[in-house]
Amino acid sequence: MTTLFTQSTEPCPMVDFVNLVSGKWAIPILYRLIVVDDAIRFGALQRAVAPITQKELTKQLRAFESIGLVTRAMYPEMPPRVEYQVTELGKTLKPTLDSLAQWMREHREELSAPL
Amino acid sequence: MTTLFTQSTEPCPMVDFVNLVSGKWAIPILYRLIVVDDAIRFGALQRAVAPITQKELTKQLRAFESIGLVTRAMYPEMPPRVEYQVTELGKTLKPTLDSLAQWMREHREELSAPL
DNA sequence: CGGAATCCCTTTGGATACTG
DNA sequence: CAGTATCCAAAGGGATTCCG
Repeated sequence: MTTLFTQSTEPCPMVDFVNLVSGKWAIPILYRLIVVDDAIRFGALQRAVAPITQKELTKQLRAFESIGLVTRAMYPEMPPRVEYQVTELGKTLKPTLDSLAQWMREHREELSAPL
Repeated sequence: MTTLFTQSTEPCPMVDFVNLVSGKWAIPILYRLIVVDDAIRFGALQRAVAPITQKELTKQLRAFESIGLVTRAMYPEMPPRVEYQVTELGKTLKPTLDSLAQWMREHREELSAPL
């Protein structure tokens, strides 16, 4: 028998996930980095996830960096070069996101209207 | 060789997906309906996805209904009873969302700060 | 080149009150 | 019970400008 003070419910994984990767471009960016599976320059990434703005791309990358999903490498050259790369932790999301992408491709037609 | 007019890039599945199930509560609601795998009353669903507001729950359910992921059944009784249930199409998302939930549970600790 | 900063409009979503 | 309607604050996010 549980008491009033027993916390039997774990935090909802889905709520946590949404809080983790929120924002219109979060998943597209992360998945792109995962698929590329190599260091990629800021500019190249922006073109790959077009038409994202610099501001949004920067914000999301900072967020991913702060939780350990992405690394950032700055090369103090002229002109400056900055490369981003998914971490090993980030790569563990690959099967899940592959599945998501595949689902979307398979059911795009089937879904009523919106797309 | 592609020309300037050849559209070789398919629409990004991830962008489509995010547009499809956007919003703070979308995935938690849908996953709950999938896990329950049965008709569930509005009130019960709200309690299950607490602390969501009536307004948000209604909005999301309408959205899911409109794209064919969820069905709505109204019973004109007193008091009114309305039941929601995931469709067969919605159920096809189960493996993917299971994977997502599992990933979150496995890596909750590992992720820096935010949670 | 890769931002940071600013401006500003749009969207989201919480709280509350009301209704059939 | 299951909404709908309203109000309002906060967040999202695009466009633009400036900078090392």
